[in-house]
Amino acid sequence: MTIISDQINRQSKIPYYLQLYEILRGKINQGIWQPGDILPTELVLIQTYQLSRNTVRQVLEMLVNDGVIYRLRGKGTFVAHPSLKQITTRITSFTEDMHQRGFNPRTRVLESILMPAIKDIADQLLVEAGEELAMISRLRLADGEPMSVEHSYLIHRLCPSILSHDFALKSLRQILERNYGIRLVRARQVIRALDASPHLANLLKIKKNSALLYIDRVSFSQFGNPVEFLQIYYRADRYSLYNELNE
Amino acid sequence: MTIISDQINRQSKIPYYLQLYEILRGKINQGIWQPGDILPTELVLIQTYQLSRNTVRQVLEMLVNDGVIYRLRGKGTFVAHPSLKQITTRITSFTEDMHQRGFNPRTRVLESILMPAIKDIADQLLVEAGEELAMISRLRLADGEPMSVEHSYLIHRLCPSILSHDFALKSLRQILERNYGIRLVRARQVIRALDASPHLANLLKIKKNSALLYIDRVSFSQFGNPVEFLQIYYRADRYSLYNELNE
DNA sequence: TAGTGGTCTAGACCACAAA
DNA sequence: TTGTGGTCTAGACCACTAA
Repeated sequence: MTIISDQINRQSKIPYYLQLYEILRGKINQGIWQPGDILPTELVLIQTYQLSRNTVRQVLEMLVNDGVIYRLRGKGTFVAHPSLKQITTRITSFTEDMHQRGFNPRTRVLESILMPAIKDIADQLLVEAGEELAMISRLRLADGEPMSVEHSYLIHRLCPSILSHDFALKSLRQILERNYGIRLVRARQVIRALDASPHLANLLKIKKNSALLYIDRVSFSQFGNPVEFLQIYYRADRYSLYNELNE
Repeated sequence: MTIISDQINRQSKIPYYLQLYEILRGKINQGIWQPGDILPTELVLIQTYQLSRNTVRQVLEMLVNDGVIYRLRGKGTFVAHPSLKQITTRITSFTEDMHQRGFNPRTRVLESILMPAIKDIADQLLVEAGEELAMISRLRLADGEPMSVEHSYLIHRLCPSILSHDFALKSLRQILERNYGIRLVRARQVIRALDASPHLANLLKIKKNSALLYIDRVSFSQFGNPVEFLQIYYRADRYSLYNELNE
């Protein structure tokens, strides 16, 4: 648990607005302020933290841009509800994703083995071909029906003996964070369409050669290094991505 | 061609900062300021448009958030180069998209007709079923090979006699902006995988039933109302989407 | 009418880059 | 040293909401 002082440190070299941002953001992240809750008014924030209105407004503006609060003239400032818009730009677990989509998620582990990295995957993870990888293959179910097949490739050196965990119960992200101190904070992904191989079609209970939505993703830790290469094969009839565009 | 005055209208009800935003954004969109070009300094903008520093800074801050400019302390403010990261969150024309991907784009118009809206499309465009739509079907080529098929449905009432234009030469967005004063500033899209119908497979020169990446998109004008419903069928072997995720 | 957020101004001091 | 953008303040007036 990160402890953040609840006042502005006037000695610090960190600008006031960043300090206030961390304070307010912390209260929202930690759930002290829940979605729908009303925030203190500008005037109260000004008095509480002894800052000018412009500085307070600068911070609130940042939080609006983050999408974590919204403001209504004459009414007040409120904690936003996590929105659909974030779906394709935030790293979400399968479980969270399915809950947002109104499905009941379940996982069956198909395989979990150690293997040497083939060149393609080694390149994505910035390691030498042949480096030892932990590979976990999972069938993902939504409301009992197959939704996707996932292949995870982890650099085993960074998370030794990770295969001893039960991936049907705990999410890979949780295990990495709690047992190895690795947080996946950034990722790059590519989205394609693919024809299902007979093997995948069989697992997903669809006709072979029918279309799949395919995503491959490289995830990076808080230290900036690649940790996981993930391939996801989604049933095209059950899964789609939504996003919003701007000028 | 939309004419934007190059000064602030003090009589207008539109806030000064939005007027200045439109002015600066216009110069960048129209290519008057090119990527890498240096913008006028804050002081010059203050004098040119007779605004306070805070107001000018508010606008520059918006443009930074849009990713269209970047600022370096002590050096100046510059027009940003379009980045890969923006690909899936910015509305781009086919032409621009292909240039970014290193292809030479071409377009063949397959069909352009007036038709009544069927219910599905009417719902997306927030009009009554039966409302007259202009439908334009185009085959998109990249380096001479088929890349995608696009079906555009426009609310004809908003852009009467639009079908008299040549869509192989000018982009739909340009025509809407220059001839009807409609700018597409926001869009919602859904990304799926689909099996190619025999007709689409034939147009795209692929085997029937092979996978397509499919996008449907509703675009909104600067007034907030839906204008276009677009369906794009991409060849899966030639097209993929890239994006970045955060915690 | 009182309280909220939205827009706008004038001015100050600071940190960084380049000459 | 000059000019750039970064941070911060104090105060003004306006528009919208709710009582």
